[in-house]
Amino acid sequence: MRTARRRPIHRTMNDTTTPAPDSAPRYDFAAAEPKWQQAWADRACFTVEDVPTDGKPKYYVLEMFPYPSGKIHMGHVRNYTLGDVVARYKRARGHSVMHPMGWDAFGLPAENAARERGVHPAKWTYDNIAAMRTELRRMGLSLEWEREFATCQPEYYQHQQKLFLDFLKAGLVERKESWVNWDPVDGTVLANEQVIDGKGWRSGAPVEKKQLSQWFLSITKYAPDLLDALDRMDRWPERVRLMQANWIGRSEGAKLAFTLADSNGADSAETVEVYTTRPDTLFGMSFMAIAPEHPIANEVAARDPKAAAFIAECKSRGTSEATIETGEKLGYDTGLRVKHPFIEGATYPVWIANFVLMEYGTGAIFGCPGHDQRDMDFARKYALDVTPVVLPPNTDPAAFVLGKEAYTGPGTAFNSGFLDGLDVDAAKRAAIGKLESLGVGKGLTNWRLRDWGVSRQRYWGCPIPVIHCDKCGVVPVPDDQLPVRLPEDVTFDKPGNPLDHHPTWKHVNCPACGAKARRETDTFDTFVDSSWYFARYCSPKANVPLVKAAVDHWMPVDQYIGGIEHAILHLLYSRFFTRAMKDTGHVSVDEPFAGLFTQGMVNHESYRGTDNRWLYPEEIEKRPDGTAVHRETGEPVTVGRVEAMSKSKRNTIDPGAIIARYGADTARWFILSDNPPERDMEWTESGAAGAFRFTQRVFRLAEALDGTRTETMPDAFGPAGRTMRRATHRCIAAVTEALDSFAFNVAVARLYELANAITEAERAATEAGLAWARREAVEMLARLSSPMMPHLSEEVYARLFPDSGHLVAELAWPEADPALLVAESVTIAVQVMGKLRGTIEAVPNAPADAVIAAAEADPNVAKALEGKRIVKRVHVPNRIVNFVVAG
RNA sequence: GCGGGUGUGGCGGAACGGUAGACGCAGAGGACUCAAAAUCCUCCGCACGUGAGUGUGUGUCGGUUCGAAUCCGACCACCCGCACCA
Repeated sequence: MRTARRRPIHRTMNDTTTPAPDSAPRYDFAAAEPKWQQAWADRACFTVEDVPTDGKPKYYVLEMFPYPSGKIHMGHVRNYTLGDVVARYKRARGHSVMHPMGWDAFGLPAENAARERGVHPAKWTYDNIAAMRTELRRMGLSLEWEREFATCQPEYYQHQQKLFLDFLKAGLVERKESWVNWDPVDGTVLANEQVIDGKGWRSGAPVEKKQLSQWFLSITKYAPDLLDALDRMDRWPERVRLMQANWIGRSEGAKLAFTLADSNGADSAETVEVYTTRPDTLFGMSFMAIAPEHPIANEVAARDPKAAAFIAECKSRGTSEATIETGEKLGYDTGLRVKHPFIEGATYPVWIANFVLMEYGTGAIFGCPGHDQRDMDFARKYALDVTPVVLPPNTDPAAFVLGKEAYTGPGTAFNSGFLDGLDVDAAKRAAIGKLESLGVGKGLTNWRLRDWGVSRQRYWGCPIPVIHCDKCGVVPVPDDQLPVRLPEDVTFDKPGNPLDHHPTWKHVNCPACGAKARRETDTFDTFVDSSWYFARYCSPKANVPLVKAAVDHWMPVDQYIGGIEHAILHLLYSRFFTRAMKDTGHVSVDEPFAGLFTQGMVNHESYRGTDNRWLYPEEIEKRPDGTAVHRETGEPVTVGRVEAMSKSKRNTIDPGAIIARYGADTARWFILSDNPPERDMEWTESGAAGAFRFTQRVFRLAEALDGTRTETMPDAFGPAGRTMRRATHRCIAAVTEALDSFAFNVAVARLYELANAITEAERAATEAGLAWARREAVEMLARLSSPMMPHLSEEVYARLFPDSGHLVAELAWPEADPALLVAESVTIAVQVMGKLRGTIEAVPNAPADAVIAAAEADPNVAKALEGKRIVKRVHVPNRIVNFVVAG
């Protein structure tokens, strides 16, 4: 258990307050920022214990940990600034705040660097981490670096291997064959997003569909709970919950078996299973369609070359964009026929169809063109029967004809035997009942969610801790042999997985029988690494995956912050993993993230030169008329769209350069002030410069107090002092409210208002107590802005209270004096028929009679009322008077 | 196609059903300065008016209400997600 050691605050005021030359800024952020970062570290302001005993309510703030690409980008700055505001604010509000940081350090870019530049993935990764850690430290984030880890460290991934083995024991892991995207040149499986136009994103080779034995985590076992729990996650964005619900994809229907008729029309032994959500439309069936990968399709292909050719064509067209965009439906009649479950003697053709997916349902459907658009398209193309069986409300059955549009709305069954007259829902139930009594089918809830394939044929990932033995099959690596470490001496000179090529690594003896055996050479999908890191932070040094007392104290994460791009995979995998960890006794919670906030992107204008090449923002110069020229050549520059910062468009801003020029506080302040954090923001030079001006202005407001020091609060204040104090305390209340609701841009606006009010007070004539009121205002300006601009806040506070002995980071959040939140007088709007005709001043909560009388007396109001009869007088206390008139 | 979201000045945006445009950016004018920078002050939705003020205005059209950016209905535009899911 670590304890926080307290050391004195460094006081080096003279370093930063030496008058600079007139033209230079007087607040020297370059000196102040490292100084305060050191002070926070020295006094361990952000350190908490794994199992705290301080009795404070816990608050776990987490931003999605970064991939160590080597440099932070503005998206990181936004993400970590948002998290830091929450962390610092909650800390000040009396919470014990855990705010850790680490690295999502396994992944393909490290291997690419190894192939392209010959640098070892580990070196590349650790160098990048060192560089990014330095940059993050410069931001002044209230992070507890003591908890830092990288997922590529054996100290981390050994516990992941242990968790996997526990899952294996608990029956949450399966090894099964599955279809994968195979890159024949790189010799590896590709994720769907790595397949572009049917070709491998690196090799450019056409991707093949291949069946491979892979490890799967049984996320589908939790599908109902993962779906149901979404309803209770009221601190998650609605759209993320919707996206997950769609992804999980629950549907209700029936599974039923069709009997194949042999060539004589008699029953054969074979059946074909079908899943449908519309069992009520069975009487409208006109064909059956099966996926090209369906076993029956294979059987047909074995004896029918044309069928084989058709299937081959489907597979090659596969996911190609042309097929998806045109949506053209293609089919091949196998000559087989199936019998209808309800209609004696009726049989239907079996087609192989490109629009039927093997991955969904059973890979076979019954076609009802009347009430399914895809089936309709197919039927019209191949001239198959169309029989309507659902009659829309208030429609004459004789007049109801279907053209090219299927009818999918509500109605009553007709042409449907025993279902006739029932509405759609009742007909579904009746049809399912009948299928069940006939023993050919049953009601079934189907899920779109698939089990999670975690095998990757790559080096730079966590080894899957199993051994393949010819005699014993798959044998888990015993606990005492963990971790299964990655070998360091690997080469990347040939395609495929370096672990597989390694001369010795995979050759081991079977832990069960001692015979020669092989290590699993696949590594985990990196989404596994990020599916439990948030729990590991609770006890990052423990020699077991998770220390129960620590995770039970800190989990769930109270506020998780990151990009919307992880709305489905990372967040869903983490929700699953947490449930699996609970079922294997590692944690006590189901849900890892109680609150989720998804931030918007950081955008920037893009620029093109005369030769149409993209230009970096620092290569161009803006002119007053809004046009731009090349800084060196003077040639005109086309100002393009404002869009997501990307290297290819060169519209990136380097956070390091911004911090060097303006300081971290300026970067943080601008990023918070621009707009609400969930929306995309635009980084602008003028906005950043504006934020910088404000940091200087705050410092000047504090400087201007020099020589006005008074220790005790005066008994009475003059009018300017009272105005100042009310502004201060209104600001406390408003900023508090804004921070509570993630309205950081509003909090910033309220602080600008306070600064403006202080400037006004500076101009007021000297009066008793005004100096004290100004000091109070500047103090609050500093303290209220501390979550956003922590360094400047400390600097100003230290200037005001050189002997306080504590840091703003250690102070409790200010409280507004309720007495000062009540205005001395209120402005009441006066309307006539809802139109504003004037305003009157009144004491708060003045009696209605007096207010209405004063309103009527207002000259402009009187003019508007002239010659009219007042029908009604509406009075909303302290807000508005409205006269309703006639005539 | 299905689902979701968003429309407010030149721009980002603010606004418990109660004075629309807080605050910032950009712009205009002024003070200080030999000058510039920095800083400070004033103005800044649109139209008419010297002005007081009047009219108009939150995507469009309606509705509810004493009063609508806000609530309801229809439509338009844009953005995002998913997509042959049976």
